[in-house]
Amino acid sequence: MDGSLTLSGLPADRVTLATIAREAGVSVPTVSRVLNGDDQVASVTRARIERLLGEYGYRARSSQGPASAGLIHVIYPRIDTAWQMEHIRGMEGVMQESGMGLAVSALDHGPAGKKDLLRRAQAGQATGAILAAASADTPLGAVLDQLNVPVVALDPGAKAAAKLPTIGAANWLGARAATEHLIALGHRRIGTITGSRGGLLCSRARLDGYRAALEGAGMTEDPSLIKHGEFEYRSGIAAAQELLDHADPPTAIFALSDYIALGVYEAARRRGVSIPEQLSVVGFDDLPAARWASPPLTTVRQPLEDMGRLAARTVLNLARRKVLESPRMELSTRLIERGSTAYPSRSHRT
Amino acid sequence: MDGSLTLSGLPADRVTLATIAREAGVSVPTVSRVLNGDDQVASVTRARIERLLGEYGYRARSSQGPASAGLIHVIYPRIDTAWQMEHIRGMEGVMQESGMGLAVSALDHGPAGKKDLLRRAQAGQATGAILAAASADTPLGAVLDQLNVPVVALDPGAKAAAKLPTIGAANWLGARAATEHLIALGHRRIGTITGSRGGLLCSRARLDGYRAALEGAGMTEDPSLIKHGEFEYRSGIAAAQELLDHADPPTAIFALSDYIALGVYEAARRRGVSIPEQLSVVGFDDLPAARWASPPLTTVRQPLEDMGRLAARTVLNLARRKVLESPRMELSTRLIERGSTAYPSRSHRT
DNA sequence: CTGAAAGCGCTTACAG
DNA sequence: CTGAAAGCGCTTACAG
Repeated sequence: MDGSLTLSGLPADRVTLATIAREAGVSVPTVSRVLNGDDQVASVTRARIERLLGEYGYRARSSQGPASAGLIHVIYPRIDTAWQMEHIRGMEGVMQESGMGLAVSALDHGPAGKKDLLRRAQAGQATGAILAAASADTPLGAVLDQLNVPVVALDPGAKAAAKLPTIGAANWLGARAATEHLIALGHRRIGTITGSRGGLLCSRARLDGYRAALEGAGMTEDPSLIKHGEFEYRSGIAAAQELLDHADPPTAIFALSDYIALGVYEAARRRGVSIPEQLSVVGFDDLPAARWASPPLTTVRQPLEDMGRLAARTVLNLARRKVLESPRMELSTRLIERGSTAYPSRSHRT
Repeated sequence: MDGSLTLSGLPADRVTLATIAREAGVSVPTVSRVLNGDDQVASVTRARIERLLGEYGYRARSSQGPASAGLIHVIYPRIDTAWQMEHIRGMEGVMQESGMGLAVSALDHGPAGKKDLLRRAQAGQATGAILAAASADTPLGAVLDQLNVPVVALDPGAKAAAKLPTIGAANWLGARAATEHLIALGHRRIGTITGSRGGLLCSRARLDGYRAALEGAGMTEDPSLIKHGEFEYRSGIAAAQELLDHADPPTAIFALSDYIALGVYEAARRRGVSIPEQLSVVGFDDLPAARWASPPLTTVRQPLEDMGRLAARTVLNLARRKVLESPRMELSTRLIERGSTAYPSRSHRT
C-alpha cells in the first residue's frame, strides 16, 4: 500500500497536516513549516513532504469552506484579444451559477508571476485552473499538473497538452466547410493565410480542412497560394498583399482568423480591389468585429462562450471527482454567411 | 468611546471573533454562527454583530496571510465589450506585480449573484473591489460601501458614485478636441451620435465637449444634427442613416464611441457615401478595431489600460490605508488622426 | 436563541 | 534541522 489516494472509491477523510505528517514520518509542525516556506527544513524532508502534499491533494483549511473554495484561474499567455472576452463571459457565468468566482491571469509578467500563481494555487486559493490558448504549452503546464488542482486545457496550442482534458472547437470541419462554400460559389483559385506560422494546433487543423476541401473537389493545391503568418491584423495585410500581387491571383481568400481577414480587407482597399465583387473573403472565429466589418464578414463561428462554459464546468466536475465522459471535447463550428463572399468575377483587376 | 476604528492612527490589534464578541456583548460562538450563516440567531443580535463586523473590518483568518489576501474583484454590468479587455489587462498587470490576483464578475446573473459577491467579500476573499462602467450605479454600490473593503469606481455611469474614489478619462476635453479637428478641416455641418441616450456621465461630458467646440468657433448648434442612441454598432447604423437622410446632411459625424462609428461606416456604405471623401467620421475610445476599420478610424484615444492600472493601484493603496491625492482622477485623452477625416466636399451626394 | 466546554487545525516560540 | 508543548482562532455538539 503506497501513497495513492482513495483506491476504495469512497471519499477519503479530510487531508490535514496530521495526515501528511504521519505519512512522511515527521511532526505536524514540520509540515506546517514547509507549507509556510520556512527555510529551516532539510531539503530531503521538504521534498518528501511536498510530494505527499501533492499526492494527497492537501488544501489549506481556508479553502475548504464554501466561502473561499470557489475560485478558478484562467491563464492566458497574454490578455490581448476580443475572443478572450467571450471565453471569460462563459466561464464567469458558470462560476457565478456555482456561487464561485473567476480569476484571470496572464503569463507575460516574467517567471515571478508564474511562481506566484503556483504558490496561490498551492495555498488552496484555487479550486482549479484553465490553461487557455497556448498557455498549456508553457512549463507551467507541467508544474500545475503535479499540483492537486484539476486543470483543463482550452484550445491548447500544441500537442504538449495531451495529458490534460481538453476543450476545443471543430477547426478542421469548420475550415473544410468554409472552403467548400467558396468552391460551391465557383472559386477555383482560393488562397489561404495561416496564423502562428501554421504552428499552433488550431492553425494546422484549419489548414488541413482547407486542403481536404480542395482535394474533395478534385482540385490540386497551389503552394504559392498558401501564406503563413500570425493571427493578427498586420500580418493579414502583408500576406494578402503578396497574394493580390500574385501573377495569377486568387479570387477568394480564406483567412484562418477574423483578425487576419480584417487585414485582407485593408490590403484589398489599398489595392482598390472591392469585396466581394472582385475578391471573396472568409474568416474564422466570428468575433463581434466580423459583423461590423464593411461588408460584414462571412466567417466560421467558434462557440467561444460555450467553450468557456464547458471548460469551467469541466474543472468543476473534476474538482467534484466526477469522471469525464471524454478527455477531449470538441464543440462544433458553423459557417456564417454574410456579405464578403460572392461568385468570382472573371476580371478582378482593372 | 464608540465602535469606530483606530482613531489613534496606529494599526489596531488584529480583529478576531473575540473582538467582535466582546464589543457586541455576546460569546464567540454566536459571532461564529452569524459568520457562517447559521439561522439560529436572533435577528437583533445578528444585525448588531453584522454591523460590528463591518465597522471593525473583520477579515477571516484565511484572508490575512499573504497567500490569500490578494484578490480584488472587478465588477461589470455585463462582460461584453472589447474595451473591458484593455481594463483587465491593466488591472491584472498591477495585481500580479503585487503578487495578487484579479477576479472578474458580472452583474447580469440576477440578485443571487450580487449577494454572493458580497458574501465572498465579507468572508475576506477580497482585498478590494473596482466597480467598473455603470456597475457603480447598482444598489450593490451602496452595500459594498458599508463593507470594509476599499472600493473605487472606474468610469462610473452616473453621479451616483460620487462617494467613491473615481477614475475616469478626460471625456469633455477629448470630445472638444475631436470636434475642433473637424472644424479646422473646414466642416460646418457636424453631426453627433451619443450613447446611452445621452444618459451616462461620459456621454454627457462628450456631448458637452462637442458643443463647447462649436460654440468656441462661433457656430450655432443645430439640434437636428444631434442623435441620441446607444453605445453600440446597430444604434450607430440607425442614427447615421437618419443623419444621412437629413435634408441638409452633415459633412462630418462625430460618433461618441468607436462602436457607433463603425455603425456609421456601415450606414455610409449602404448609402454609397464614401469615407472620408464624402463624409468624415471621428470615433471615441480607440479600440483595436479602430485601426482595423477601412479606412482606419480617426478617434479619441482613452487610455483604458492605464485607467485599469490606476484603478487597481488605487484600491491597493486604499487597502494599505494610504491617503489618496485626489478622490477623482481623470486621465488624459488624445486625438488620433487616421484615415476617416478629410476636407469636406461640396457635393457629397451623387 | 445562546453560552460553556471540548476539540480541531494550525502556528509559534523554545529547547536541543 | 526537528519535535514537544503551549496557544490561537474558530467550530461544533450539548445543554438549557
